[in-house]
Amino acid sequence: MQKSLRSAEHARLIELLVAARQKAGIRQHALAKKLGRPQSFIAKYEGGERRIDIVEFIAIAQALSVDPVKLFREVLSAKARGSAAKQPTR
Amino acid sequence: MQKSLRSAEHARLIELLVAARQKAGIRQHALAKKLGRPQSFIAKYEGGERRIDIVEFIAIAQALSVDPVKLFREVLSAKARGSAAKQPTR
DNA sequence: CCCAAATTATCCAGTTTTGGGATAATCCAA
DNA sequence: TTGGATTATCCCAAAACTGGATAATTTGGG
Repeated sequence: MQKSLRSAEHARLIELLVAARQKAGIRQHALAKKLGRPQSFIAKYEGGERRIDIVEFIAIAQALSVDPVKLFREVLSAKARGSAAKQPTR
Repeated sequence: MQKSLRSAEHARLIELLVAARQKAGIRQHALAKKLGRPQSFIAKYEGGERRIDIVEFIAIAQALSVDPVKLFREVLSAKARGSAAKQPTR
């Protein structure tokens, strides 16, 4: 099997998710609870040890009270550009 | 371990991806080639035997010449409503 | 209808990833 | 320091992935 985890793009996605959680001022434990998962679940994906599929991504965004589409757009632009996080659409 | 594959939402996501490929008139083999993967890769996820993460979702959408954000929106609305695919925003 | 090419689904077996409770680190304010 | 809060790791069986090979299904002539 080839490892697909921990690609540069995946790393950027993680950055965005962590940033989103922090901006929302929510702890891993609290987010985990909202998602009906153990805290280690959050620690795992934020630590890049676990991938996140579409359905989970949506659930996470909503649990963070963030618009999934907006967050998705950020992932996209992060992918398009070399790296860097959100950019004020300028 | 508990099975996490094959949820109702995941099934809807798949429907959308299959529909997108067919609308694009592309075969599994061709799509696979664009993604640098074997045909079985496509067959697997279209058959619901494999999950798709964010990065892959974007790559697939682009390989199908579909706007990732648009496709993502469809997934979202499909999730919001009971099921059904795209709805003309009416 | 028949056949063959095209397309998609399944098999297999070896590898990688995941789940989640427990526990170990870290952080941080008092 | 101290200890509660927060996050990272461990463990390891179960589950998911891989991709080439092969089987099954579909499609379009003739």
